[in-house]
Amino acid sequence: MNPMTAARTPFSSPADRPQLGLRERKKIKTREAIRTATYALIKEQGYDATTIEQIADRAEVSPSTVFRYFPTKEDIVLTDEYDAPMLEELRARPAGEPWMDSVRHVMRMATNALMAEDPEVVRMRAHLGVQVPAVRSRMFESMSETGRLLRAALADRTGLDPDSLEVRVYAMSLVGGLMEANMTWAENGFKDDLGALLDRALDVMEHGLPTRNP
Amino acid sequence: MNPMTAARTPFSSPADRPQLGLRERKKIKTREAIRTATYALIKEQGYDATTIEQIADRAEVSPSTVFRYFPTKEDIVLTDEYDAPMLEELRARPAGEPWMDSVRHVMRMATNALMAEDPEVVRMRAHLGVQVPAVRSRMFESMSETGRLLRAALADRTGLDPDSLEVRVYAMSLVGGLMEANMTWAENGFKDDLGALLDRALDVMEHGLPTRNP
DNA sequence: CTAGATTTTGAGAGTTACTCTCATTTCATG
DNA sequence: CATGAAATGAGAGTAACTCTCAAAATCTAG
Repeated sequence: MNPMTAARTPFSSPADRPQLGLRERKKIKTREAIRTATYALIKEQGYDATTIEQIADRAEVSPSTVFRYFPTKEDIVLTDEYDAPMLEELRARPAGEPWMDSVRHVMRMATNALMAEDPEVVRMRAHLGVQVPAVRSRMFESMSETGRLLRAALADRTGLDPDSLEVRVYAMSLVGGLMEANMTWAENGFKDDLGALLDRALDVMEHGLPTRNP
Repeated sequence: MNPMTAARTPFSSPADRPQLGLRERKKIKTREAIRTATYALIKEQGYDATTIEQIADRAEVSPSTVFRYFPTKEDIVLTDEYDAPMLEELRARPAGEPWMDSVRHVMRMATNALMAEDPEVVRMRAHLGVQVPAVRSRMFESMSETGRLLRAALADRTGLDPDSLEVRVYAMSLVGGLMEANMTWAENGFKDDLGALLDRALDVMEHGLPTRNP
């Protein structure tokens, strides 16, 4: 019914998992049910008006179970398991390729995959990030985690220390910029192409502001 | 139980405050009392173990009053109103000065002022930002606000649209990088000079990573 | 200085996200 | 089918907020 399923692994993995036990399958179902219920309720009533109890009711589980699956309410909405595959993809890029080009390529792949899979959820998340402080906070938090992962990949490429200030700052300002592009997209009513925005964002971080003199 | 007498003659204070009414002065005192109590309790017990009730008790106000002065527990700790003066300072820089130099100058001034005034609080905040997710979230949030303010100043200088993607991304990646420098400082036990770290952070954002090829 | 208007405070009840514990149910396995 | 392990549900508990209303403190006129 509601095509809002977001629990799958982002970058198309083999669909047929051989005999997952009944238990495992049920867990996946429950997880999806909770998330689907949450999206639906938020769409109907907004984020704040939606309580865990309502979510539990609609997903036909107990509130306890909701908390067992998701540590916080925001996590039900966000839970980005995109980081790992993206990093993998990044590492798989040819070693000679300029760093920014690699990032660009991976970002493009990721957004294409996400938008193809479930554009509505992508939009809803960005929208909630703009409107709900708690969700935005959670996004910042995971942005910071992404930055941490990025450092390792970045250090591999450059030979620099992943914990050095330079690498840390670079990684963080990169993800920060990308997140801002995402927020801009949402704030402007999703009228632009997300991929193009991210591209422009990367341009800024690579070359500075358009009219700026070096 | 009011040991304060003399609602009159506020002229006796050293820096001559143009007569703030008793009401206003009390409010400032209350605000400070709450914050002082909070810092002390956190130092003694840690952030999570410190409840609003304890804070209220020690500050000798009611819990209601605490919430009246600070919307959230994290705000008691953070309350950064450095943004406005910093922006003012930034705007006051000569128009011809390269943008990055202006930022550098203002950052240096701000950190010097803060560290001179109360280094322990500066350190404690950074430390809490590293350790307590809720505080870190709040820091990200205010970082994002700073970014928003920065956009205006930036747009003034460059003639670009403050709401354009480019300006937004640039401002955000700038504050993101600076925040990461701050976190690095805290994570490394404050052993480095904060001003120097911020300087290096700005170098990265200006010139890219040290060994990177353009 | 006093009286009345205004602002600030405290007390208390209510909501909600989240935690912990324990008994019960559901699945896995020999 | 029996036994152990895992998942669930029920319920009590905590703490950060929110709202309301009456009491207290401060301000302002007269």
